[in-house]
Amino acid sequence: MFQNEATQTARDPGRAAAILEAALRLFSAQGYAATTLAQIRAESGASTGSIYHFFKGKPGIAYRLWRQALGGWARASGPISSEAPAERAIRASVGGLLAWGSADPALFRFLEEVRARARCDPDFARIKEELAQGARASAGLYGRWVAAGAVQDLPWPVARALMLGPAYDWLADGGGPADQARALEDAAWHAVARA
Amino acid sequence: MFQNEATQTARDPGRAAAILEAALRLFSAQGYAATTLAQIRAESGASTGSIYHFFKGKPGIAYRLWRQALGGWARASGPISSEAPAERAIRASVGGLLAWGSADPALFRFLEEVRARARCDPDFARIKEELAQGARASAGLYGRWVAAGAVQDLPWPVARALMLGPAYDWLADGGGPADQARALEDAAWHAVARA
DNA sequence: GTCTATAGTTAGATAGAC
DNA sequence: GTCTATCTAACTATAGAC
Repeated sequence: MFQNEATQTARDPGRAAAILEAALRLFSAQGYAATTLAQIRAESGASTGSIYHFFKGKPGIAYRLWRQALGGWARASGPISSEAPAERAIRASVGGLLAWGSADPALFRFLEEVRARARCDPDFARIKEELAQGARASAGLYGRWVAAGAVQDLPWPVARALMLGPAYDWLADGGGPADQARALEDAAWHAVARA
Repeated sequence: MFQNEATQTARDPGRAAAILEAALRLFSAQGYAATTLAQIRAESGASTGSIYHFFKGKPGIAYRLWRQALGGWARASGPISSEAPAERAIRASVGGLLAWGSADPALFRFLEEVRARARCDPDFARIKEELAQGARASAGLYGRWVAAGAVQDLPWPVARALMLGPAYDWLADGGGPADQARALEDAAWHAVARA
């Protein structure tokens, strides 16, 4: 307030968002490493200066998009209490991934790439940490379901692979109709459910 | 023959292979796009000239590594006749992937990246074609199993996701002990087997 | 077959005007 | 907050001696 309109020539409503959208289009089409700031500039209409004003370079853009992706998945999964029964939680999580990934394939593809490259790319150091934290939390939750006798006693890497592996693979391949997604959600539950 | 030793100062036994090995180490650690020829030069000890003598730049190296990967997987799966029973073929294929991927994690990680980026990266145009060909062949084979009543009547993308998705996910996460691999092979078969 | 040298581009990042 | 101009570094690929 008390600010002259002339001193604030153009405003951000759109600028930062446009940069994110342009970057996502490029990341999902060519991959993160192969995308240059020059391309983001051209695709978004923003200038170098604006990009560095809003983000800490390419890694900063990637981090924000990654948070967007996690948020989208979580929203599509709905609220999952940590005391929810195993079947409800697993179906919500896998179903949420399938629904969100189908609705926003570009962001899903970016999530996939980040997951693969976070292991080593220093640009993703912070993401790597948060990813490991999430994995520990999930493993703990699964362990409690095992103790409660709700699911098979599988090592977490195996359980995770059985539940999420097919969904990731199907989405990475381009997804498909909703009934296929439903079949994958069913399969995810039955793969770990107590026989 | 009839060739003076002096005219052939040093020989390839090692040169081309060293380049491939160095490139694979770097690709699997940093990703294809993030790896530069300068790094391959330093890691392999070869010079720019040698690299371009044996390969058509970075894409040429990638293609050769990709063929190596397919060969390794196929060898680990053993001979699979197209008339083999569904269970035998599926167990061999998935088990082969798990065994080979566990034994050569770097090459597996590279295979994963190629699969993800072949869709768009022009460097992988040839790989993309051959990948599509392989997918058509697999889908046809699965269709014959369906007709024979050996497996569930699932769309190929779903069947593929159920059989290979968990294996890919587990290997991408770093793999694990052999009994976990065996559990995944079992699950792959039961996920598509006729109930 | 292997090398060095270098051409020709393009990368990410900063400075400073407006 | 947005821009242009520019720096420095690094890239891929080729040329040509040995």
